[in-house]
Amino acid sequence: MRIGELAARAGTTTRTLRYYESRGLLPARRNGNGHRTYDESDLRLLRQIRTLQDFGFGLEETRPFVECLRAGHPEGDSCPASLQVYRRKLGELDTLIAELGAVREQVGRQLARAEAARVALAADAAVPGGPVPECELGGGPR
Amino acid sequence: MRIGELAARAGTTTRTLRYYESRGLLPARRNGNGHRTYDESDLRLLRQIRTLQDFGFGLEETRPFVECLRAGHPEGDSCPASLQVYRRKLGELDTLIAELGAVREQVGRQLARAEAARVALAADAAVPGGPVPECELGGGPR
DNA sequence: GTAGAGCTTGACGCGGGCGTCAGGGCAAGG
DNA sequence: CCTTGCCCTGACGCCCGCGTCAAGCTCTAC
Repeated sequence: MRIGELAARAGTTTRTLRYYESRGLLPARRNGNGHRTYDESDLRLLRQIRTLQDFGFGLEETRPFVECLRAGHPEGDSCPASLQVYRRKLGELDTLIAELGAVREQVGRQLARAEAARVALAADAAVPGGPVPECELGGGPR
Repeated sequence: MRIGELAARAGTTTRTLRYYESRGLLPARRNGNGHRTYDESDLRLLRQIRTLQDFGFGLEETRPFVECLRAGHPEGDSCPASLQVYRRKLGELDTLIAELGAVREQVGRQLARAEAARVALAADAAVPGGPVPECELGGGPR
């Protein structure tokens, strides 16, 4: 099959396939015209790459999986190098999720604090003297 | 104070300050030499920007906070526009964390499955006939 | 005078994964 | 013959927050 068909069947683009080839991930045979030719096994490799990409793996991180499949193994993760990538990724994910959780908490606290301050200001304005000049920057107090 | 001192006091670089100025975020006065001149209030703005950057806010997202401070408010998040940014960011963080958690779970399952398969293969190899040829790709089974 | 530190603007590089345009080829169908 | 559709290579663009180099100016100290 030619590049357009493979791209369509994998839900990607010809540009992407040429890019993968340029990175040495998915080399292609050529027919007489110089056109790239692919077969079903290439589709499998490509699907493996795409799945991992969807998981947020970098292209280089998919390489062990691809090479594992190309070596004849039934799954891309049948090889130790692939498992290593899994483990590394798990660690990165855990770290990242923890960091994002901490940031989320911080931002949540800031928001709560700032909202409380605004309420306090409003109460001040309602009680003692004149209303405090409100911030005019975008949005308004709703 | 001049750009180098401000950068040092904020723990950043002169390049970064010039970049912020080019984005209109932190404009600077000039003295006779054409050198940029800053004061303490600029340091406050800069610290606000840096704090938000460390939280993963984009530069544009820090703008409401900076303008809020410049408008004379005591905190960068004293204005509704800033609160909106907080809320939006919280939503983005929640979404992202949830997505990453889902990916983490997927990857974890894949890893468990692949490891189980390898163990099964090893057991097969130990029992019936000859050992199955091991995958030679990097790392080894540890 | 001269060396050095610090300042100026301008412009390119980077990382990742492509999108998109430019310019051209080849085969089939009307 | 000409169009249509698919293919080819090469190269620039994008996003973002700067790093880094180039070439030149100013001010201070010795």
